[in-house]
This record gives sequence, C-alpha cells and structure tokens, in this order.
Amino acid sequence: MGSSQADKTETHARIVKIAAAKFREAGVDGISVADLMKEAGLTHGGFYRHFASRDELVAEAVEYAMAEALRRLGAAVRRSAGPPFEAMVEGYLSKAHRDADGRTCPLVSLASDVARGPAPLRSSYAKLVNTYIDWIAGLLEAERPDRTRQDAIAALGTMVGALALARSVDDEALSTEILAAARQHLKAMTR
Amino acid sequence: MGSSQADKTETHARIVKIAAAKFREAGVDGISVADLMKEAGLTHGGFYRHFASRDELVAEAVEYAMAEALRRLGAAVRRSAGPPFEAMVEGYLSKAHRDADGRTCPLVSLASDVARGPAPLRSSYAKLVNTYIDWIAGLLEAERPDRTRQDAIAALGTMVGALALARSVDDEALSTEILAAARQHLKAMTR
DNA sequence: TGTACATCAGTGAACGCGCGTTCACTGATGTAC
DNA sequence: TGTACATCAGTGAACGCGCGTTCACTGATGTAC
Repeated sequence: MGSSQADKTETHARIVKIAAAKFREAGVDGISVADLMKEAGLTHGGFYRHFASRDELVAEAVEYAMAEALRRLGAAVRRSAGPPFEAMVEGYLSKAHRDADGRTCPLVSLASDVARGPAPLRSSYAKLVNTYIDWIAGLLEAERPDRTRQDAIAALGTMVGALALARSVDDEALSTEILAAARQHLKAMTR
Repeated sequence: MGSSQADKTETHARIVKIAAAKFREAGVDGISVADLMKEAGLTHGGFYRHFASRDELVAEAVEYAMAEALRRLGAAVRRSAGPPFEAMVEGYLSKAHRDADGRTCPLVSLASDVARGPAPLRSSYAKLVNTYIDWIAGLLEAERPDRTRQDAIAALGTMVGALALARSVDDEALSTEILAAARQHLKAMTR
C-alpha cells in the first residue's frame, strides 16, 4: 500500500478517536489492538508504526476522551438558553448522556480503569477533575456569589455518582429516578 | 489429598471471599482463576469442583461483596455515638474507606464491571442500590421528617461519586478535599 | 468394631484460544539528479 | 520534466504467553456389611 505523510497523521488521529470511544464502551482492556485496527479499516500489523505499545495508545486515547468531554459539555452549555449551571446539570444528567456509550464522561466510564492504572493516567485524571471543578465553580459563582469551590466539588461528585449508578442499574424506572433526583438536588444549589 | 464435606463448604466460602476482595481491588477481569486459587492455598484444577465456570464465581463473589458492604456499613453506624446519617456519611467518605482496597463499597469498585456485565449482575446491583436508598431514606427521615426518597438518592449519588473521584485522583490533597467537601455538603442535609 | 469399597476434593499436566508484539515483505510517496 | 532510488505506512504470517477449562490421577473420607 504505502501512503502520504498527511495520511499517516489522519490515520493516527482516527485510531486514537476510535480507541477513545471503544475504551469508554468496553473498558481499557475490553477491546484488542486487532479489533481497534479493524474498526479503523486497517490490519493489526501497522499499529506499531503509530504507537510504541498498546499502553501508549491508552494514554493518548484517555487524554483525547478528556479533552473531548470538556469541549462537548462547554458547547452544550453555550448552546442552551437557560442559566449555565442548570444547563450543565441537565445535559450531564440526561438520558442521552447516560446512553451515549462511546461518548460518556470519562470521569464515569474510565474511573475504575484509571484508579487501577499507572501514575501518568491518574495524574491526567486529576487534572481533568480540577478543570471540571474550576469550571463548575465559575458557573455556580456567576449565579450565586456565596457558593464556593466546596459546593462545586459536591456538585461534581453528585453528577458523577448519579450517572454511574444510573448506568449500572438494570431497571429503567430506577435509573430515570436517580437522574431526576440528582438533577432536582443540584438545581437547588442556585436557588 | 481428599477431604471432608465440611472442608468443601469451608473451601468454597474461602474462594468466594477472596474473589470478592480481589475483584474489587483489580476488577472482575483483573485476576486469574489460577491466582485466585493460589490465594486460597490451592491449585487451579480443583476450581471446577466448586464452580461450573469463572462467571459463576463472579456472580457469587459480587453477591457476597454486596451483602458484606451492607453489613459493614450497618455495623459502623450502630457502633457510632452520633446521629446515624452523619455517622454513615463520615464512615463512607473516610480515608479508611477510600484506601480499603478489597473492602471498598462495591457500588464504587464494581460499577464499571457491572455496567458492562451480564443482566443478572446488573439486576443484583439494582437491588443493592435500592437497599441503600431505602436505608439512607430511613436514616434521613428519622432526623428530618421532611426529607424524602429523592434526598436519599441524591445523598447516595454524592457519596458514590465523591468516593470514586477521591480514589481515581493521583493527588492526596485533592483527594482529601473531595472527601471533605462531600461530607460537608451531606451534613447540611440533616441541619 | 473392623474391613472392603465407592466417592470425590484437590493435584498438576495438557488443551485450544486470543492477546500484544515482531518481522519480512509490498508498493505508493517523495526526493535527488 | 523525467528517471532512479530511498523511505516507510500498511500487510499478514508467526512468535511466546497467560488465560479458562479439561482430564487422568491420588488418597482421605464416609458408608455398607
């Protein structure tokens, strides 16, 4: 085959993007290099022209997933007409987000993999958590100046936990109830 | 070797108990049958005298972990002198619980495995979530009769999310801050 | 109570399989003249 | 501009390894007489 330098960059990005989705769906260990490459329309042998090891892809894909999640949530808030904090809560704790398999917030879908993973992964994750906290704190303080970083942390915890529970439970009524209860609880923060 | 019938029951229970701990530490796919049996002081061949398949052990171990978690949390609350809801929050969001690798609440340590797992596992998980909710609702209403099931769900979400975040983050200060912020937030529920 | 025998928990070698990784090869791309 | 050559993205067979599972075997337990 062979191909141009521009093609290589594009292929590399495509593999990372597919991995970022599949790792969130199936877990970091839930899909093989060969299957990932097949998804990208390639054979497994070429993988090592792009990554020194599977772990290197994991690191890149997790970084990508985190950046994408922030971009996505920011866009959703900007798109909304209502107050930003409430818009964020509604978007995060929506059924659409719960069921968006490859696009779920990595704080939820990759939490276990990261907690058991190597230090660089955990440190990326910490950075993302801090970014979320700062961003939520900004939204909160814009509406209620007496709200603090502590409130932002509690809000993030509630969102992450409620989404995790709603995703694990095999009972649509209970799952919906969990999302609604957390939304109601969080909305009270700006009232 | 050979052994008595009582020994078999004891061995079976020992394997389940070890699996319940190791699965929470390393993930359901994070430890092999052979290593599990070695932990139990046995060789891998005997495994199939106790379980039809690895999946059967997974089901039993997850059930065991859930029952144990409830027992443990109930005991912690009964042991405490202060108000029950606050005692539960303090126990759940303690550094000890965060660092108790094989004894972490399965709602947190098994959430991903369950979300990606088979239906029976997810239905067990849903049952556990309901039990937690009912129990927390009871504690809450005992102190504040105006609190509802919705508040209990939000409280559980906050506890699960905050513990998950605190466990994934590679930054002791941030981890501690997350636990403290969630504790403070939840204590306000009974004030 | 003592003896002969069936049972079956536990052993350890062996199985087939999927995994991450390596490697000789191919052929289009891009460069040197 | 055209030709010869080096590069290297992508191919597909092959590797060693760890996994879940199977199986012939061993020997203590428990039962039948």
